[in-house]
Amino acid sequence: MTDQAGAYHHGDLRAALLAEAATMIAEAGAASVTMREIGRRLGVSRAAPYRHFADKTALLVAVAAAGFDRLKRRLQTVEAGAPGSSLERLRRMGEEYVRFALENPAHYRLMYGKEALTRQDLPALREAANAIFEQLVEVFQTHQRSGGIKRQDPRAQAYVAWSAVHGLASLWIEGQIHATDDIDGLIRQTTRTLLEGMRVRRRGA
Amino acid sequence: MTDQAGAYHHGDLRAALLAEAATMIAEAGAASVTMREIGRRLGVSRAAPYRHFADKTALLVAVAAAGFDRLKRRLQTVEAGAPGSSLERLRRMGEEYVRFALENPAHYRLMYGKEALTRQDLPALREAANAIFEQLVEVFQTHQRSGGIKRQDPRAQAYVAWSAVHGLASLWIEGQIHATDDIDGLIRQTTRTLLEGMRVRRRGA
DNA sequence: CGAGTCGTGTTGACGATGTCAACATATATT
DNA sequence: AATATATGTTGACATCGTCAACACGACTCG
Repeated sequence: MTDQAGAYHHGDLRAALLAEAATMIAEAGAASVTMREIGRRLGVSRAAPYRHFADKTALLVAVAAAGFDRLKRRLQTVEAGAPGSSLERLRRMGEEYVRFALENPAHYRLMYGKEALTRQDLPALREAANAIFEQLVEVFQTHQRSGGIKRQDPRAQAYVAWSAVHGLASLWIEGQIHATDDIDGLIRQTTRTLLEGMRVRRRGA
Repeated sequence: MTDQAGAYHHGDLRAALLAEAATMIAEAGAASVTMREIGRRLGVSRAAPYRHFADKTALLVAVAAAGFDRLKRRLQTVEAGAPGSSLERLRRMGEEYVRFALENPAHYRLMYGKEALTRQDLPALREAANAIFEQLVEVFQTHQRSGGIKRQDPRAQAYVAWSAVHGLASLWIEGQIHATDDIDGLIRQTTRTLLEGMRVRRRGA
């Protein structure tokens, strides 16, 4: 074995495969990732990747999982360090989620589009996505206690919020939201409407 | 030309292709649709479909467009004929949207997953989706006038609502919402939170 | 230091797929 | 009846994912 995991002939081909696949996805979508082409680009043969990933799906799943990790860290940063009130920070988490998706459309699509990944060992992916969800649940629990948010099942609240931001990101990525529209304003209005619908009120219906 | 469009050797192969493709999608997902397999099932050769559709993408686009038509009619039915107050009808439209998606998961995924359909002449699809959107915009305009809904840009409101229901459907279809959860309750809570966030209020912040 | 073992990469091959060109035939048109 | 057009078929090609067989480098153990 090697101390630096996987550095034989090529020099950490596994990492190179992950990086190159991510590049190809960003450039031309997940459908453009081909075992043969990725080999060509890295100067190895077509079968070389099979020494590091069981099949193409496994490679794509690993790339997608890395995307979830990046997204998770990004949300944590907002939660921890952004300025503004507590509820405002929650709202900004939603904004940041959508921004991540808009900045990495093809990667985001891969993360959620199980169609591209023929059903297989996707528990790893589901778990990666779930980690983000659990984090969101905790945030809602916190805000229920601090009084800004209605005391409902926080898991349900988290699903509702997740749905809204994921849906907005998804529709935009698929080109369903016309470019003439103000996407930043739309992100803002989405997160605001959500919060408005979940906030505790003193009076009125 | 024929009076009954396309009824030569086979007897309306075009319609048969659309129907069989839809069946295959429901059975095993869009990835299972193959020009050769669909030919086998219909008893024609592998190249026969090319007389009716330019390529595989064109066939899938047509199937997806048919899905949008079905969805649109279903929503119109709710809007026109459901019982309950005006705002309650709006909420039920959202519920019905999600239900359609849950009943036809693979088809719904095809309708929005442009990844499966290599970028090409998808204006037809976008337009089909847009027809539903425009319908939704009108509903919001109506409810703004009748007083239940905040007077904001109705297009933005429609996008927010669409995002929420599409996101919920999408997450469920991709298996991100745990089966132990009460999906019907979640649909309800999603539509309620949305409406709550958009409704006009007399007092309170 | 030498032999063997295992990790890593290569080439050859197979079946499946989308699609085109060339050909065949049925239907419509005149 | 003759011709044109719509429809369907077969052959072929490039590409793809993947496996088996082989080759080589690096580490281990004597």
